[in-house]
Amino acid sequence: MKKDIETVIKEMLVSSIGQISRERGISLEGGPPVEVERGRREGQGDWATNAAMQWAGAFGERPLEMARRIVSLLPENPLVERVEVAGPGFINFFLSRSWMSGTIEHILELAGDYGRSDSGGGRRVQVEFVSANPTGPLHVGHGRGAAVGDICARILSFTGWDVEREYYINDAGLQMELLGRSTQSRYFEICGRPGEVPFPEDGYKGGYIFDLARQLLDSEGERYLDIPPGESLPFFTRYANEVILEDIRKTLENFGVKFDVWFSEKSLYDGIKIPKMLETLKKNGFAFDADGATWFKATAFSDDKDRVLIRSNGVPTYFASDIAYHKNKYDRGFDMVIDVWGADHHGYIPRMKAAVQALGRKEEDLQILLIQFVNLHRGGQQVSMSTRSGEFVTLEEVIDEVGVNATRYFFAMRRSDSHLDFDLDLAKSASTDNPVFYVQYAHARIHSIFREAAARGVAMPKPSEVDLSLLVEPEETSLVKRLSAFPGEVEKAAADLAPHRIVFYAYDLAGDFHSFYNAHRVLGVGPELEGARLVLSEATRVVLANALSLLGISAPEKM
RNA sequence: GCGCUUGUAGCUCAGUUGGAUAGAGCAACGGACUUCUAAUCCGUAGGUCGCGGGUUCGAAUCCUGCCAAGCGCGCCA
Repeated sequence: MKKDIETVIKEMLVSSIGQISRERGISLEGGPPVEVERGRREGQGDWATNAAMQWAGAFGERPLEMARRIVSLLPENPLVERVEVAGPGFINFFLSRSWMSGTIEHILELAGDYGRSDSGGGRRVQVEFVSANPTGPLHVGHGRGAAVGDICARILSFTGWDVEREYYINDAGLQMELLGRSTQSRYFEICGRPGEVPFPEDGYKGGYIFDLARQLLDSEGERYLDIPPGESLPFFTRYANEVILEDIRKTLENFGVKFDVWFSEKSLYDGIKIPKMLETLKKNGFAFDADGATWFKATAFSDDKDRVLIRSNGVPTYFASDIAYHKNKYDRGFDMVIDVWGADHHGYIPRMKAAVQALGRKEEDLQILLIQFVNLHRGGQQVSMSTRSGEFVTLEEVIDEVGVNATRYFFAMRRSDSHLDFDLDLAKSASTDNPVFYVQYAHARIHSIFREAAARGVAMPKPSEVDLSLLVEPEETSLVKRLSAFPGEVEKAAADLAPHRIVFYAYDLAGDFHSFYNAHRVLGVGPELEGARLVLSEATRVVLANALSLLGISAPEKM
């Protein structure tokens, strides 16, 4: 297909409206743009436009008259079967069989690249996500961020962006020390000398700290008992940090998420990055000294308070290192930076956006995606979790229980900024109700048809060898229309950073195929129709596989 | 107190750069397997789009005031 149908219809409209404007001597300058959208329901066409209503005013016409006039001047096009005026002045376009055939051929020609675009234009984008403190295993909330971040990265890459995935390791500061002291305390406890190193008040109480201490005891023996705790603390901190981070890395890889860069917060405190950042802010006029501290003039932008960068005791705040981190991101040449955060950090957005602007970037160069909380359900009951007490369900446990595919699907199935109820029983059930299986099953069913065809000695025909105009049943046309919508859905998902759109699309497409499958047979309906339906099935399989691949979910041939 | 987010069918949610009769799934009810996987399909029923005003030819969508839920308002990270 040379030009997508949306463009074709727009050009027809522009041609028609242009002719009217020449007749009337009215300029088109500054008028509303001509937009077309997919018909929403049966009888309202495959595509529709409200252009007549938009333009009626400029031409001093009533919308309905305007619509009729536009239609009468539309150029002929073989892809468009007929055009109707409806409602208050909508113009509905009904597409022809030759458009349907062209769509199927186009899909099979592009195969794995169908839906791919170059709208990103090769611009560089960084997606930073998960970035959990290496103080314990990932829990389900991190899992949702991991799934959403990774799928966004896949979608952006598919739409022509040059994507890098990054994990920011918060390995500096108080939390790490707390982790070290917690581990150290448990070590002494296990060695039969409890209380010698008191457990810190806000320490990490999870059982995994005991595991760490036990591993240490196995590999190092009791020799740290004889070293003053203050001296051995850095060892405990480093050990716990490394082991936990490695555990996180493995979990994520197991989940299908691979990072290009693991960025250490510690590396920001090299004595130069923060001063350089301050220099930049001062040069731009957004940093000042007051009350013995150094401040960021966040109120110059849309934040409601100025923020401290360097405390009066000379220690930089977390915010200062975060600005230095973001400056570093832009210095690395990214055109756009996406931060995936837990929704509880939303109050931090104004100051971060302000900082980015103070560094001389545009506000939209930083996109922040908020991930709302996840509620786990089992047996109709909510699973209670509390990070503080160490009672939480880890991502690893969920993956073990329901599998990678269902876990990714469930995490991505809702808009990321809305609360998510994750039903563990449903996610692992191999039943009607489980949407993951529903989608995968459609893919497997198609393969099943192909297996049966092969057994009967029927080969998959080339699209050019079959008469696709035989596909006239309503279930067939619905299916083709859905297939044709895929590239547009991908674009929208990329523009809105909205993975759930792909989930919904895949589900709807699977539904269209199941309906088709139940209403009609593919094999044994005569060689001509059989060939056409095999080709349609293959096109469906391709698009299902592409959608699932964007979600990082497998497309099984058999279930 | 201020701010951010959310509020759509009994439940879980789509749909919001303003468009035509507001859509799915689950749950409920009634149907469809001697034929390519019934992990499926078809049908019925289910709604003051939180409430009230406003803008518009047209509002779930935009503005405004309330109500409710969650979260955030440190020289913490």
